[in-house]
Amino acid sequence: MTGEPSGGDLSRLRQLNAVAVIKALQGQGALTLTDVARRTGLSRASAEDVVRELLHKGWVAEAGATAGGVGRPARRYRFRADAGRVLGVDIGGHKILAVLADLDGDVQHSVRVPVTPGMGRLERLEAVDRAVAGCLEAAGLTGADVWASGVGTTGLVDGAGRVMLSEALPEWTGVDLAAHLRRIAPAPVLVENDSKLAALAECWRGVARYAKDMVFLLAGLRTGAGLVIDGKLHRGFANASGEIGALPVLGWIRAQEHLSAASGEAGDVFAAARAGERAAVTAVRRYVKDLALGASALVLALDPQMVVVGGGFSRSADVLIEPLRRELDRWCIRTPEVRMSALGDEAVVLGAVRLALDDVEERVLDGRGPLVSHL
Amino acid sequence: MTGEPSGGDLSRLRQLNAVAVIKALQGQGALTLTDVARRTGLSRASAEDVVRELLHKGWVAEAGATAGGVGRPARRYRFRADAGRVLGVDIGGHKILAVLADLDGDVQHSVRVPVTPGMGRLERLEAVDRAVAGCLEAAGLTGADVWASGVGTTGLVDGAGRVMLSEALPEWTGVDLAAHLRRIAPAPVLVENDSKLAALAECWRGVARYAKDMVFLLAGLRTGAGLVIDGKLHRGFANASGEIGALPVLGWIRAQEHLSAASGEAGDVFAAARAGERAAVTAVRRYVKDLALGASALVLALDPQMVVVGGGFSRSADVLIEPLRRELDRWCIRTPEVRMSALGDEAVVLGAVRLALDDVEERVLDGRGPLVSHL
DNA sequence: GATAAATATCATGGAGACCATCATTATTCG
DNA sequence: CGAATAATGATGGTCTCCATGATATTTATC
Repeated sequence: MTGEPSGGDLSRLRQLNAVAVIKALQGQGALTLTDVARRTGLSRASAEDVVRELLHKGWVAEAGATAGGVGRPARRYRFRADAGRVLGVDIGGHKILAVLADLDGDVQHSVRVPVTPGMGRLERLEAVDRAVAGCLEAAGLTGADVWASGVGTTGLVDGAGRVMLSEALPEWTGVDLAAHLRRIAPAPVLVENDSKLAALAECWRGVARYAKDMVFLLAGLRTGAGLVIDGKLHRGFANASGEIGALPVLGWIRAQEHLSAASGEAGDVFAAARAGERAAVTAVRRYVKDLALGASALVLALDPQMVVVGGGFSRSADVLIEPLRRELDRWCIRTPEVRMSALGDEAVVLGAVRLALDDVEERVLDGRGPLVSHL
Repeated sequence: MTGEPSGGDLSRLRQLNAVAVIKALQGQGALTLTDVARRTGLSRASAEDVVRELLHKGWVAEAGATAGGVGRPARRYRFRADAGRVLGVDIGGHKILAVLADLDGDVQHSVRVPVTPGMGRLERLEAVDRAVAGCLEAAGLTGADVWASGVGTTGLVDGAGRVMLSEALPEWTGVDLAAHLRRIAPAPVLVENDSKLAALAECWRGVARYAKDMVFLLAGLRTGAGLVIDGKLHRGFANASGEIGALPVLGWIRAQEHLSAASGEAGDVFAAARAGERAAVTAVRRYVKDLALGASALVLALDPQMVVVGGGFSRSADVLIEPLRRELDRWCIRTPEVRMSALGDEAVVLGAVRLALDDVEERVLDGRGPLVSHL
């Protein structure tokens, strides 16, 4: 039932405690040894021991001592987020966004390359190369300095990092993104669907930070969903979770049609609706009804704590959120909190970073991984 | 993101290894120390140490030595499944089923008390009492010997073990089942929705034994669902997952109506259909169409490895399964394996047992719990 | 039946990791 | 400058695991 708890060696215990110390330091700025001990539950002596080892291995650095208080000032230690770098890439219809982030997940450099939905495979891949190369160059690094890469793209992705099916982008089905990225940066490459990554990002740094179960709705020219269940991204058996749009009665297929029918330019039906224009108001109402139908199916299935709406249309929160909430209320047994994405345009790429960081952390925990740094 | 890995004490390491040894022994009959060492990854010396401790605490007993082979015959040890007992109860419309199981989850005694859907609260609870008392009596035990109880019932259940909403049973909303059961057996009581428990049971001892993501369909006079995600029962934020039936377009509300419309007695439309009777065949076809619609929503949302069909109608697998598979194929991107439940009538109560065992194991792992047995 | 081979158990010692405790050191406060 | 405060550093102890070798018990073979 539950995976093997394994147990094991003494050294495993040390590993566990080392990870606990790192997690305690991460994001907390700098801590004294006493702080570390309290947060990890270790004794002060052991905390010191672990920190010394991490210091030696390059995971931790000394920060300025405490000042002000009475008594001997304590040394402080911080996680060396700059010990390694991960790459995040969002490959969309209109833009390629590549970022280089440190081990805290803070973005150091980012390059955006505009593309068009009609672009072919080679052209698009070439744009990816440029974006990534731009990041590396700005940081004065090479591909070899990257510890892991995360990539987000539209369409279904298989476990090995190939695009299995993409309707939105031409010539995109069958691209082996993992292999392509590995040519630039030889570290492990994780490829994932963009809605799923946006969901991950919202749970990490967005409005769903404290939700364990969350449904992310991608509302834009495409409609999609990403699920976080029990704090983890839910992929499904063949990485095809959240594809509720395939069921016609749930409305996602026809949802956008209401909008494009209302105005030639799909662009600003929302603005028109906001201004009170009759046809636009109707179109938006119908769109929301259809969006809510599929969303209700997800909510009823999973009973999440929160629904987060992202994607291009999330800029029009004022005319979307309240009606959506009302529609959900109509169908759901318990309507979850409904929130607008806080990450906007960068949700996918942040999710890609998180994916890469997860991979790094897993390897650290295993004891393998690129620890034993260049010291 | 990931829950605290905590790390911790030396004694925690021993706990971990003790649990590993117990898991190795459980279900495996009897093992020699060398076997235990190999399975847990511990050294033989340590394995011996752990086993000695478990022996002393009453978790493990010596079994007959090996015979036949060359060399000194090894002692063999087995998990003492009889060291404790858990209770499982299924409270349904037509029957109350109570079982007493050992720590391996093997049922020792079971008592079935017929009830009617129309029965009031007190009468039903009284039937529960009789079923449970019957089990305990047959085993020559008292409520104090029970380490944990699991209870399954229709309707929504809150975290504290109260029924929050039940449409099928009269006067059932608001019953505090946990409190009621605790009066009989003072150990912890876990209460859960019956579809969810059936799902759990199928993943444990049913046809979904090796599936990590699974959707269970309860097909009977009521229609319901239970989800197992990543090997764990998915409850949702307010324990209301799987309630896809609330969405009218997904057909579960009207599904059974087709059947009851076809024959006065809802009972054997399936038999009639099997015999080729025109009206019945149509009714079943419509029923399956509606069932499949809601099921497709779940499958598309989660992309599970397997769909398991249980509930009263699962006896009519021959006229259900194939059409259901075809309908799913029509809507789903990737149609999962579709299987009929192997546990039938006892799925819910087995799930209840599993729930109780999970609780026991958790407490064992924590080191609290009723270990240090009566030795 | 005695001996060899095989295998399990038991005993000893060592290493790693954690903890408690106390002496030492560096500050601030009065 | 001394007292109070709080961190650091050092010592010794305990727990757990592991490797290794001595001892025990059985089967196979001569």
